[in-house]
Parts: sequence; structure tokens; C-alpha cells
Amino acid sequence: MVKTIHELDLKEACIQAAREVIAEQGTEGLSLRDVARKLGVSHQAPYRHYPSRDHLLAAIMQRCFEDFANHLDQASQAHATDALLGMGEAYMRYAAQHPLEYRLMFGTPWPEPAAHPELVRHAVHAFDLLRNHLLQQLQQRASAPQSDMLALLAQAELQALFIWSALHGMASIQQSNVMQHLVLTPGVPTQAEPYLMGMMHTALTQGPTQAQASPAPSAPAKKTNEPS
Amino acid sequence: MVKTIHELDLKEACIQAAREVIAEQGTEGLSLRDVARKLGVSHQAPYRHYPSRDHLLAAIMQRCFEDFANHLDQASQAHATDALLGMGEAYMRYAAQHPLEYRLMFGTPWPEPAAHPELVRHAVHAFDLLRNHLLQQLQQRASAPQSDMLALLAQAELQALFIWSALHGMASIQQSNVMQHLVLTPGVPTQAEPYLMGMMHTALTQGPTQAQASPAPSAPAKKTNEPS
DNA sequence: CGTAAACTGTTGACACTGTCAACTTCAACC
DNA sequence: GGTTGAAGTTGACAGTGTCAACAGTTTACG
Repeated sequence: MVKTIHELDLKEACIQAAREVIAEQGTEGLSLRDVARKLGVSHQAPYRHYPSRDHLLAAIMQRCFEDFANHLDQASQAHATDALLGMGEAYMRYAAQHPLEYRLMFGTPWPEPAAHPELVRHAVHAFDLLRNHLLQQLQQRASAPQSDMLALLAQAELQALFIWSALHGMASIQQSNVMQHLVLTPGVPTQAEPYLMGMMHTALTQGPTQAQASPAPSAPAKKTNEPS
Repeated sequence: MVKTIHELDLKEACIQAAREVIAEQGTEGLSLRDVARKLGVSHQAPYRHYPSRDHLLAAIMQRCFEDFANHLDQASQAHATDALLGMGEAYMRYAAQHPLEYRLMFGTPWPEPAAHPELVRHAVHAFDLLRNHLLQQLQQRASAPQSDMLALLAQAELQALFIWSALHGMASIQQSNVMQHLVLTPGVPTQAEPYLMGMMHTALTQGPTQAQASPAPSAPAKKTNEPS
């Protein structure tokens, strides 16, 4: 039995084969024995490189996060006039073009988080891209040169979480089959995404209003940023 | 062998037992044989009432959607001053208190959508609650009595999708273990949710701005609503 | 009433999965 | 040359969803 299959080492080939399976059948349909068959090796061969199925999954998720971060970074640099809008569109584009990878990253219950520190590092990096960009933008607009650096950072993080929430929420909803059954007014499904972008833009330039109601009082009504 | 277990019929008992398993071990850990053992019946007994594991899952999801819709409806009525804010808080509260049920509804790849029309009906109902409330609110604010009913509906749907996206996104992120590893500025995690509510409020009262950029032109820049 | 059908539940099997344990190569190194 | 360690193979075990054939009970109907 010729074994011309491992041009690259098995460890790498496993990831590649597994990603193909995932792109076809989704995360749930992935089985170690399947990738082994696909590579023409015994069902225990992958087990020699990954201690468990979850470890292989973690490795794949890590790759996806790398790709995703690169995708975002590239787009923000290409879209010079409004890098933020560029990142937002890139985010949605990635989710639309790689639905199963996206679901793998953000929709799958993670394997024990402590056991895969590398995975966490790569996942956090994608978020940092967004946060740093927002921080930089806030610093440019801030009138005083060093106006409470920590407050600016917190501001950027809140904005980043808001943006991420809105984008992820819409991407997630568009993928879930629920959307197709909603019986919406004709133009709405295609308008939803640009509308969301517009709403985000409004909120980001105006800042929050009438925040708290019943829950914990926490801080005494954080000052909002008002550029111009 | 006494069979005192079926006070209710097995069909109902299955759902109840399965929900317990899900609340303990998550959706992935659910097995028909497990609920059968838990009920003291043979492994094929549940199979007599549900054609497959997916059908049982669909039945449970349906229940969850009922509970969820009731939760939202109750909250919106209780919070008379600002029903919309009430629904938003209720949404986040439900997600926080029933994380696994929430994940089951919105984070699990659905079984064949066409095979479970009842499920779709109940899922859509929760969305309709939000949409109808927004429509009613828009109608109250509209100056002209019948100012293009269809446009108002579309407006309500866009707003509903925006709200849903933001809420679902934040809920989903808070559950994903990623949030815990982000190393945020101290106050931020607790401020994130009220901040999001404030941003949503701003966007809803102001309307979208600077929507389109590069993608499809589509409609000629829909007019935004500007109350007052 | 009696019989047949329908429903509900049981047992046994099959293919499939992840994972453990023991076995074979086989190259590298002192 | 013998030892060691890694890489890969085979075989087994428990667990799963699902199919098929069987048994008990309830219901329907002539």
C-alpha cells in the first residue's frame, strides 16, 4: 500500500482534511475516523498527534481565528477612508462566505478553555485588532493629549464590545435558519445589513443615552464621548 | 418491576427528563438512551414517541421558545414606562439565567427546518412580539394617520432585526468563554450591557446615518425616521 | 362477547463513534 | 550492535442512534 499521501506530515494533513470535512458537513459531522480514512491511514494514526478529538478541533479553531484576523486586518487597511466600516463589512463577508468556520469559532461550545491556551491567544487577537483601532481613533479625536488614558481604553473596549455584539448578532441570525422563515417585508432582508451599519455609525458618533433603569447602579453615569 | 414513573405519559416525561439532562450537560451530552435510563424504561421506549433524536430536540426547542416568548411578553407588560427597555432586559436576563436553553434555541444547528413546522411557528412568534411592539410604537409617533403602512412595517422590521442582533450578539458573547479571557479594563464587563442598551436607545431615536459604502446600491437610500 | 387491529414497550442486533492497550516497524544515537 | 523513542497498526471496549422482530395491553368493531 503506497503512502504517497503524506507529502506534509500527518499532523498538518489532519487539519487540512478535517477542515474539508467541516466545510462540507459541519462541526458535528466531524469524526477522527473519517479524516483517517480520508488520508488512507488507520483510525489511530491521528491519535498519535492529537491527544483527543477536542485537541484537533482546537487546532482547527486556532487556524480559523488566524485566517479571520488576517481577513479583518487586510480589509481595515484596504478601506482607508473609513477603516471601521471596512472591518465591519469584512466581518460580515467572512461570516457569509465561511459559515461553517464562523460557526466553529463562535457558535460551538469550546473545549475546556484552560487546556488550550494557544487557542485563546489567537481568539483574543482578533478582538484586539478592533479594540486597538478604536482606541487609536479615540486618541486622535481627544482634544487633550493625554486625557485619562485609562478612560479612553475603557471607552474603546465598550465600543468594541458593542460593535462586536451587533455584528456577531446579525451574522449569527443570518446563518440560523430562523431568518428564512420570518416572512419579512420584501426589501427588508437585503436592507438589514446596511441598516445595521448605519445604526452603529449613529450610536458610535452620538454615544449612549438613557442607559440605566432598574438593575445595579454601578458607576455614576459614565460621561459619553461627543466628538466635534 | 414497578413502573410508577409514568405519572404523565412517557411523551411528556421524555421532554422533562431531556431538559434536565440538557440543563446539566448541555445539548451535546443529550442521548436518548440516557433519558430512557433516567425514566427507567428501555432504550427504545422514547423512540416510540419521537421518530428520531432530532424530533425530540425539536420538541424541546419548541418548549423553550414558548417559555422565552412568555418571559418577554410578561416583562414588556410589567415595565410599563419603557416596554422596549423592559423586553431588552428580559432578553438578557433569560439568556443569563438559562444559558443552555438559550444556546439550544439560538446556538444549535437546527434539524431539518422543513420537517418541524411547529418549531418554526413558535420561534417566529417570539420575533413577532418584538416586531409588533415596535410597529405599534411607530404608529403612535407617526404624524399622518395612515402614512404608508407598508413602510412603517418595514421600518419596524429593520428596527427589530437591529435590536435582536445587538441583544443576541451580546448574550452570545457573554456565554462564549471568550469574554472571560479578554483582559478588559476593570469596570467594563459590568458596564457593557447598560452601555449597549444606551447605544441602542440612541440609534433607535436618531435613525441610521451614512449607511452604504461599496456594496450593492439596492434601493435609493431609504428615508430614515426622525421623530419629534 | 370475541376477535383483530392499533398502540406501547422490550429485547437483540448493526454500524458507527472516541478512546485505551498492546504490537510492529524503523530510524537515530551512544 | 543494542537501546530507545516515535509513528503507525490492529484489536478491543463502552457508548451512541437506529432498525427489526417480538410481547402485552388497550381499543374498535362485527
